[in-house]
Amino acid sequence: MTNREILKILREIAAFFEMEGVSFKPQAYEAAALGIETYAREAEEIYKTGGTDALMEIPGVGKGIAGHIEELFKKGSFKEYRDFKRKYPIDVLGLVAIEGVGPKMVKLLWEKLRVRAVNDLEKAARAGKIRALERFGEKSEQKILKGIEFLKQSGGRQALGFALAEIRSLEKMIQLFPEVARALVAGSVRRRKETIGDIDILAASKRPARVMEQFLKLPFIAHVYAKGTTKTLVKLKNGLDADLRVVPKESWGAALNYFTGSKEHNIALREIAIQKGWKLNEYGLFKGEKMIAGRTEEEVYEKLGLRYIEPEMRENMGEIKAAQENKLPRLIGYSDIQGDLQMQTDWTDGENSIEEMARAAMSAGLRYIAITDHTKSLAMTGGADEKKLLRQMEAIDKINRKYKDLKFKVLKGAEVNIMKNGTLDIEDDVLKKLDVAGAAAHSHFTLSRAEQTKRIIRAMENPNVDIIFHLTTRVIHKRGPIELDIDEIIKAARRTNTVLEIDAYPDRLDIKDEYVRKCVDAGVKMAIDSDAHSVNHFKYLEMGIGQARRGWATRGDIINAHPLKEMLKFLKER
DNA sequence: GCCGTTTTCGGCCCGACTGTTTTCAGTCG
Repeated sequence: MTNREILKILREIAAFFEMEGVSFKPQAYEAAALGIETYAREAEEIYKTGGTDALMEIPGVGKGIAGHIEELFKKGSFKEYRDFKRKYPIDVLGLVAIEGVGPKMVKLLWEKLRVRAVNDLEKAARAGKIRALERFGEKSEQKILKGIEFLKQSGGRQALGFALAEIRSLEKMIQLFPEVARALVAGSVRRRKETIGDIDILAASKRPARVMEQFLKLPFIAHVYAKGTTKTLVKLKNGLDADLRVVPKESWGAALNYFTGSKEHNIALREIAIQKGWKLNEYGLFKGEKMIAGRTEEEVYEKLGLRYIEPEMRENMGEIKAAQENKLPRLIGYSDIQGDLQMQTDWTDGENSIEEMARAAMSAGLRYIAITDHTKSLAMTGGADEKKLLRQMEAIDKINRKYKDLKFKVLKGAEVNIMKNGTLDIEDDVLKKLDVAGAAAHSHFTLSRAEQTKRIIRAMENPNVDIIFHLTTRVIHKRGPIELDIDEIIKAARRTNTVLEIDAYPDRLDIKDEYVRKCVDAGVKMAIDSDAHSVNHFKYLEMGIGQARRGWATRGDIINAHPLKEMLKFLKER
């Protein structure tokens, strides 16, 4: 049984306990589910070697839940879960995924209307049966239908990189409101998560009611869920929900901290406050009635005895301890990238010529790029064979001669295809001539974990391969990652000095933050590339930098955050 | 049910808004 299946069952149990009004157990099961979700290894694997003791190493998993998981491995189920399922034969997770529907409502819907799943609920709502229930009305019924509609059309989340430009223009508009002293988008956008479910906007103002009025007049707004004097929740025309909160200027820092999250990070901060006998909320840090910090985020962290923690690190994944011990890394900066090592041109499936890409990269502030068109086994892209690659090298030489006074360099590269058995589709004597040889898998996504791991490691062992592009091949909202033993991959990368790419394209972001952190810890170098297929895609490098920062990477960890000479020297000597 | 520089019991984050309520439970972030 996979981690994914286990955490789904744990989440179900949490919801069942909540339906029954049991205290604390819901949070305990939720915490265990989160622990498994973020655990790097498969629980079944560690159970095989270390039993329930090993399972209890997972954060949030104690004796009780470890026992349940053991039964899941042995029998596929356990008693409490079976009892709940018998009592409530319903799709509780599907139902609570609807905006505004929680466990208590699910219980009522089941008991009164025999609602088992989302389509039952939709039918009941359309038939006007919801409004007849006690404590429900016509509005609740409409709200449920809208929630179902949204869930259907968007799956609830969007890739941040695709929405970021729009979010920034919304932020700018609010900043320009005359009554607004400061405004910033907080939440998962500020933490640069891969995908976002909503936009949390924070504004400081003396006249919150006026700000809300102005906000509701903005052209982006499709629907208003809730409006108050300090908090308004709307749906934007782009399908995202936006939440605007207005606070007094004195509370700006505390509020920004609170609304940036993550929830887990905030809880940990509040616990530190409690230990000191204080209270932390979105209005400030309080000692009794007296506010002792909150004007700036820096002030809040300082008062709590912490160094300032960058938003991308706020996940309660060790950053608080590091901040206490003054051991936070100095993260790579958003303007540190000097070159881009993966892009495609009209030689294969890109939209623009080599020269157009070079010019666009220059305007994006880059000093060098590598042209990495696909290779021959990707026939549908017009992938290059050895001859075509050699021709492209000549074309690149020509462009470099043309631009030699501009201190900008186009490197010769390729996105060489990794075959099923881990060999490459380009001969070694041609690979040797490239400045940057990236290798990537584009097929055979369903190989077993062992085969897939062996395949990628074999590609890394080719001394001509510099970088593995988009290691896990996942596409957000489209397909999951290939099965890999990531620890073995990182070991092999370390041994062969192979660079692992952080592909910055918004629905790839591959490798993910958790793996970035493993690379940082193991001393494996990475490259942040746009994977641009058009001159408009260089802007996505920012998403890759965000991903690197979420994985605690410093400038030293990223080879293309260095000048060309240094970067090439690294590739040559590796 | 989990957890521990207030350790093996007694805690477990905190506040805003909605709807349908004459005082608050439920949901969300």
